[in-house]
Amino acid sequence: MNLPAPKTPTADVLYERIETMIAEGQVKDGERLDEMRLARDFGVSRTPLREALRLLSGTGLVELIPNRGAFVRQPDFTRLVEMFEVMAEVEAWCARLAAGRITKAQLLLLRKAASACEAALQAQDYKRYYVENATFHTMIYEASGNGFLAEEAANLHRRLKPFRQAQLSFGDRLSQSMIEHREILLALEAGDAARADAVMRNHIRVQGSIYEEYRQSMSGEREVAGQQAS
Amino acid sequence: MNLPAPKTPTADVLYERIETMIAEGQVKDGERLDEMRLARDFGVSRTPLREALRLLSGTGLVELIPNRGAFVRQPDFTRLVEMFEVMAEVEAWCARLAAGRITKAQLLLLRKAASACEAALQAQDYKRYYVENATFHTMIYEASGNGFLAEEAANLHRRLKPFRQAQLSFGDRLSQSMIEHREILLALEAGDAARADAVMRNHIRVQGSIYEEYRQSMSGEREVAGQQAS
DNA sequence: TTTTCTATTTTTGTATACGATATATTTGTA
DNA sequence: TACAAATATATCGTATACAAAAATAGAAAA
Repeated sequence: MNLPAPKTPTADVLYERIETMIAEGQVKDGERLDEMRLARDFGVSRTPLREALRLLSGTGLVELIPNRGAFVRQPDFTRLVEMFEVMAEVEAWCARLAAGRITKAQLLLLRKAASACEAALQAQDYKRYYVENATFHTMIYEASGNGFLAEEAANLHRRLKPFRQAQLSFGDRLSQSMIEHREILLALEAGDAARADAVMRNHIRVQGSIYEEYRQSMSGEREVAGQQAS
Repeated sequence: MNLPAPKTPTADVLYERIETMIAEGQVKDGERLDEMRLARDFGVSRTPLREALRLLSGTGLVELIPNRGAFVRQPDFTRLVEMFEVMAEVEAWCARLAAGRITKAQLLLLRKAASACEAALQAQDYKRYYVENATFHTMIYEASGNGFLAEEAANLHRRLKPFRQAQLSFGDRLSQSMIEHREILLALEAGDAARADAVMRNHIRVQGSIYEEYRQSMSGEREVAGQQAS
């Protein structure tokens, strides 16, 4: 391949590492992220670390208080459900739009992506599955015909990644996921906007509830406050 | 007031200034933003400037290419329409949810905000109008009962700000806007989700088309390519 | 004249250093 | 003993400095 040297910027690497730390609960909610300490641990200087923290503040995972520092904003159950609810609505909208606008060529590629997902699943290659699944969804975002929406949807998808990964190895959710992919594909081929919307909405929503199950299953170690939503 | 020293971080100030530069077309699409040159012009060092550029890359206004620099991503007409279309959908969803969940107390505050908008308009204080209008909309986001959605909506609102401001002094769009605010308020009071959705959707959509008019009116100086969306 | 390789220059990425601000501790007084 | 003020310490924000990568220009060869 023509990958002489990917050269991922340090700040981006740090972004993902800290994101994972927060998602996995290695740092508690409200905890202050010590710049110097983290810089030492990661073996980098404060400069790229600060850039990563600023990036994280953009996605709401940390709060940056001027002259005070960076504080972890660990999403509680309520917030996680809210996040997946938004993702479900956005994906459903994309699917609805795509049903009326998707091209033959895009449909062909989408079918390929769906097959690739199934292949990865049969090979039990979860890492590859995740990539292929992302491709499948991204294609639907793009088929919506609204480039800005597609970007935002992809962004949201990326931000939810750490919270979605936790459920990958959970039950046979994945085989069910495959069936849903096929259903979405059929709805888009038929140009059935309402059906595409409904199936996609359910497809995403379930991810949220599964996550909740998962979290509850691994002992209620860290009790989460659960601020009122309404 | 208790503003001893707001102490806004330099990076955030730079973010807004560059955002404005892009919105006002002071920098052309695809143009490279020279770090050292900008740092000199703004009278700051490269460090906070780089943080601002990273922030801008998060909102899609600039593209950061590793070891190459920051390049302006000037939204074309198509993209602007797409952005307002997404905003309309999001706001409409908020309104729809709010219709079923808004509390008496929130309704009271919303009425106040609407009145404050009208007062600012009558005083021809457009700056104040903008603030009050933002308050009105933010309250509806929060009334949706989904905190994450509210944050995302507020974020989007903020990102669209530079492109919305251009139309402030345009025609008597504002008095029409007031009427729509009242209609939204009525729909929420009545708990009429469908109506709240429809009115809000139109309320935002119009902003997008007005913008387009505005841009077209000020001579087609900078011809915009208009990449195909679908 | 065109092409390719190399050397120079420019610019990005990262580290370090210094000044400013907030927090913690200590001391003095009521 | 409790509370307030002042000092001390730690951390953040910004500037500067250095190293690595890419763009550019020039020279040599086809």
